[in-house]
Amino acid sequence: MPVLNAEIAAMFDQTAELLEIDGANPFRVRAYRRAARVIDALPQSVESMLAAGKDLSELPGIGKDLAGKIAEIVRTAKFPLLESLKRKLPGDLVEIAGIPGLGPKRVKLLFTRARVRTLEDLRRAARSGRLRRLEGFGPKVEQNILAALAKRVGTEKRTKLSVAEGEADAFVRYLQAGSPRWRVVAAGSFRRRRETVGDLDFLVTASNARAVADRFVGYENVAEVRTHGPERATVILRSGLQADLRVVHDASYGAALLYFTGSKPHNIALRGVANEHDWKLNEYGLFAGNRRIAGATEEDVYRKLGLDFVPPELREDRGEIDRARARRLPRLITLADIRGDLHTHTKWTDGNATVAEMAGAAKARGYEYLAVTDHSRKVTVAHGLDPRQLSRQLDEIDRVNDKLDHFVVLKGIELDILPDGRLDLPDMILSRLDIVVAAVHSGFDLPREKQTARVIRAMDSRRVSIIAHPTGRLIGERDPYEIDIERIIEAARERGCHLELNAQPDRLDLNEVHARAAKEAGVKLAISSDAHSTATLDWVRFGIDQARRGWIEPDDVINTRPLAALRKSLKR
DNA sequence: GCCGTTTTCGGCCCGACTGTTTTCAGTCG
Repeated sequence: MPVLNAEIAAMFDQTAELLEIDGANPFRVRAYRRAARVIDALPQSVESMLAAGKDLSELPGIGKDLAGKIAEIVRTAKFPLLESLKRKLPGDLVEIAGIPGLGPKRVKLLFTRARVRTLEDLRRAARSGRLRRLEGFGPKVEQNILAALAKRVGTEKRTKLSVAEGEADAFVRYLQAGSPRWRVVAAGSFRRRRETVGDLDFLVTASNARAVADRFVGYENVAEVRTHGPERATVILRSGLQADLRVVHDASYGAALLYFTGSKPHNIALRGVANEHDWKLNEYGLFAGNRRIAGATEEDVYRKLGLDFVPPELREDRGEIDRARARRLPRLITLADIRGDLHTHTKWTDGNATVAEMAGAAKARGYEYLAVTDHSRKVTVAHGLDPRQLSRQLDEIDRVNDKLDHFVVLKGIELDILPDGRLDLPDMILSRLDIVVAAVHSGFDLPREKQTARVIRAMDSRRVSIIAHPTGRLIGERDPYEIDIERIIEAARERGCHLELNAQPDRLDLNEVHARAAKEAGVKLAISSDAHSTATLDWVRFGIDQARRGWIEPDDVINTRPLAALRKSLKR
């Protein structure tokens, strides 16, 4: 079994946690965390990089030592440092450190002075009232621990962006109603448009900070107030989502927005740039000594630091700072660049609108074309079409097109890829289509090698234009199936096949890292809604968010092209 | 443990809030 990047990243993260509890040099801890992050965001597996003779120490944050350790992990699937740390600090200490209010210092104390190893040990110790006598502990901390254990909080639970959006918009409206003079914005990973968010972060500018904080904790959907200061507060909403507030003055708006949008690694890197100039960057501004030299807008801060403005979606410390310095940031795709949708369903299978209705809605969005791609026969739960039914649908599409000006409905299918890689419909009918979107809908548990070969075999057919949702994941519900996405990208490049970035907020597949890998390999993407109704054509905007996070530019995407050019790129 | 247009040694982001203290450490974002 190959060692996956995510596994190495997890080992390094765990090592960082345990080193921290052990009291190691905090910068050594940070080095492991940074390396974990870098490896996790890599567009290629370290295994194949090593096989290609690449020097891993050229990666940012990875030096000679870590490069050697990674090579050893790939070779042996073992990491001796982590194993010895686990022997020294056994049990659930990493989980315990995840409990709010418990950090490395207190966990170490729990371990050495209260002999706490497992969550159960901790529960017993807290119940017995022993913990409050530990140095730095008290009745309040003890009580918080028991409450957290009872609710099992501390286990990371992330919320899909589409769900968080409803909560965030409502909260912003509520806060804004406090005063028209306040400037209210949702920042954090929500503003960076991550596919999931861990919490919501709100920034408000106001002259009277306390009034904002008081209004914040008074929101009707607040279930619990965690902290409540004059310019900062944290609450838990009834949905379980955590919400954080920061309040600053107008002069600090840009610096505070930067700070509160993150990501944390991006901010740390920015502060490092400030340090190079002997300046200091914090949430109140950029300072030379006591003098604020920027801070009212994000643009001011970036400019002063000698950087181009970095769009929030790129702020992950994945190379954007260097590119901003060199004035070579990508010109990211926007929703306005999209000229049509290449994956949609109608009443013919499991959609709930007619071909004409879908076409009308797409045209109303300003699109030039829409591909109708209903399911093929193998997908029986969706009433997939057989050749005869598909043929009748094509006739209907002709009739709809006859009535449309300056808009074309493309004839397509979401063609099922059978477990052995054959296609679900014969070439005879496929030859009558403008576009074939091929997808896996069953046999998710095939071994990696077979699954990869299956999809590549499907791409061997020149009829196949696009591979839909290439990893099959459903965010938070179903893991991607085992597939070697690197080889899929390579095979797509060789064959002139395209890959989908499915924009359903539950899918977002390809994800941002794979999308960037495809771009770098020269494989074009289709950003498609997979809409089953006219309203969900709107989902394409979540695909745009994900694409932007993957550094995708308009030229990387086939459905930014006018119809004639699109048709050309669909020919293989 | 990483890194370098002053550096291969000596730095490594910065501030608010809480609960514990009696001036501050720990935690968090």
